[in-house]
Amino acid sequence: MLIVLARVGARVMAARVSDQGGALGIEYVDDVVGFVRAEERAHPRWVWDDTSRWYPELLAAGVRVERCFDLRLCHTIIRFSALTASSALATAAPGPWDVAPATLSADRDDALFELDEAREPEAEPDPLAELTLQRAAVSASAEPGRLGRLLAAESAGALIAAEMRFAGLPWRADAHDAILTGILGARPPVDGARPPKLQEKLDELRVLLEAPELNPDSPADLLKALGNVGLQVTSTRSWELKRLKHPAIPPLLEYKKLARLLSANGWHWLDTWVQGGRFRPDYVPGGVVTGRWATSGGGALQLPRQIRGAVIADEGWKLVVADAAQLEPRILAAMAGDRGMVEAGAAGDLYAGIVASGAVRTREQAKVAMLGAMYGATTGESGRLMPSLARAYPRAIGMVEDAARAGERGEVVTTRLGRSSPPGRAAGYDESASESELTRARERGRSWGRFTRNFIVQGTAAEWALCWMASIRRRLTALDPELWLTDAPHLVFFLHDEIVVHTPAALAERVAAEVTEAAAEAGRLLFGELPVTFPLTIAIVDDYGSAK
DNA sequence: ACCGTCGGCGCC
DNA sequence: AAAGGGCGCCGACGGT
Repeated sequence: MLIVLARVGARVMAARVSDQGGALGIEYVDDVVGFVRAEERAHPRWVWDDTSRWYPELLAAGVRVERCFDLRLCHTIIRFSALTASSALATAAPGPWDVAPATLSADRDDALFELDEAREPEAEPDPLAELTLQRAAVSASAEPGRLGRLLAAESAGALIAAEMRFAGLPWRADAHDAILTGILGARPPVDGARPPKLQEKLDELRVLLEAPELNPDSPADLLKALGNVGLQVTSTRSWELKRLKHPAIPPLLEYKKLARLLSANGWHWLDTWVQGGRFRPDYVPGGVVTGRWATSGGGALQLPRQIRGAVIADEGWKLVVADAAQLEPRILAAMAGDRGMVEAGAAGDLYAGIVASGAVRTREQAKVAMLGAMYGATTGESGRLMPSLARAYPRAIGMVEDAARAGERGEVVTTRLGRSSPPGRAAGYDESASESELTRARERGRSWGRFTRNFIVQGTAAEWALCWMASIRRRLTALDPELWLTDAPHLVFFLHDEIVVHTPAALAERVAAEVTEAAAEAGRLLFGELPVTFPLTIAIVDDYGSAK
C-alpha cells in the first residue's frame, strides 16, 4: 500500500492508494508524527513531495520509515528520461514539480518561501495527481522494471541522505585541532591571522621573490612577482609551477598546500560545521545531472585525506569503510556486455586483467587508457593508447564512443536504469558562420560529446551506488529492527563509490559482510545474472584516516 | 556592504 | 606528470 501525504493549508491530508493504484480513502491528520509511527507498522510506501520537507521532522521525533517515493526527485527523472518521453508528464508544460533540488539546510522555511514566491501561485502541487501521472508514465514505458527500480533507489537515497544528516559523521574536534596544529602550527589568536608555519613559508617566499608585500593568495599579485624574477608562467596552478626551477617554487607550493588546508578545512570550518561531535553536511540527492549526489555546505564530498583522521568512531564503536574498486570501468564493461572486459575484472584487479589480455603493457597504462576512454581524452598517452584498447574491448569502447557521437549530434543518452542526459544544445551555426565561429561550434559539440560519453558511465555508477546503499540500509535495519537508527549500525557517509558505517564494535564483522553482500545485490539489480563482480576494499577501523 | 565571476584545488 | 568527465568552496577582484 501507498500513503500519500500532502499539506493542505495547516493540515495534512493522507490518501491511501493500493499497489494497483486504486484510491482507498482519504483522511485528515493533525498529528503527523503519531500517524506515521502508527501506520509504519504495516510497512506502507510513503509518498510525499520532498523527503527533505517531511523526514527530518519525523526523525527528530524518533520515527523512521522503510520506503518512500520522493515525487520531486522522481518527477525530474521521468521528465527527462528517453524511456518516458511521450508520457503526459514529460510532454506537459513545466509546472510546480519542475524545481531545482532542495537542500536539507537548517533554514527550510526560508528556502521554501523563496521557492513558493518564484512559482506560479495558482499551480498548487497535488501529490496524488502527480503520483498518478508518474505511475502512468512508468507503466507505459519500454522498461517499467528498470525505471521503477531507479525511482525506488532514488527515493531510498533521499531517506538515507536525511538519516545521514540526522546521525551525523562522528567528528572529534580535538583530533582535528591536533592535525591542524601539527601541520600549520598553533591556532592564531585572531581569526584571519596566519598560523606560524604558514607565516614562515610566506616570509621565506617574500625574500626569495624579493617582494616584501606579496600576497600569494592573489593570482595576479603572484604572477607579477614570479615574472619579476624571470619566471614566465601563464597561471599559478600548482602543476604548472612544479615545472619551474627556482628556489622560491618549493616554499610556494608548500604555502599553497597549507593555505588550502587552512581556508577549506581549518579551524573556521571546524567551528562552522562540527557541532556536538558530529559533522552534518546537507546532502542533495539528485543534485548532479548524472544522478550523483551533491552537497551544500561544508564541502562534504571533498574532505581531504589530510583530515580524515578526525573522523573517529565513538567509544566502543567502529567505522566500516568500504569502497567499490574501479567502479566506473566495471560499470562500463557490464553495461556494454563486454565479456572480455568483465572477465578482465573477474580476478579482482581490472587493470591487471587488461594488462594480462595484452592490450597494454603496464597497469598504469591500463588505468590511464580506461580513464581516457570514459572521459574522452584525445591527446597525450591516454589518447595514444585508445586504438589498442578499442581493438581489445570493442564493445565497451564502442559504447562510450557511440555515446559521444550521440551527444555531438545533439541527441540524448540514457543510463542503465533510465536516467537521461539533459537535452543537448543543438550545435548552433549556419552557412554564414565564420571560420572561427565554426571552430567554436565544433568544439562545443565535442565538449558536449565528452559529457554524454561520461554521463552513461558516471550515471550508471551512481545508480549502482544508490542500489548498494539502499541494500545496506535495509540489511542494517534487519539486524535488529527494534533498535533506533543511531543505536544500531547505520550509514554515516557516502562519497560516490564509498560508504562509511558507524557500528558497535561487536557487530563490525557482520556489517562488513552485509556491505559486501549488498554490493553483489546491487550488481544483480542492474545487470541481472551477467557474471560481473563489484569487489570492495573494506576496512574496519577506529578512524577514517586509517582506512587506506 | 553586498553580489557574481574567476582562478585554483579538494574529492570521485 | 597531466588530460579528459562530474562537483563545491575558498579568497580575490571588479562591479554596484
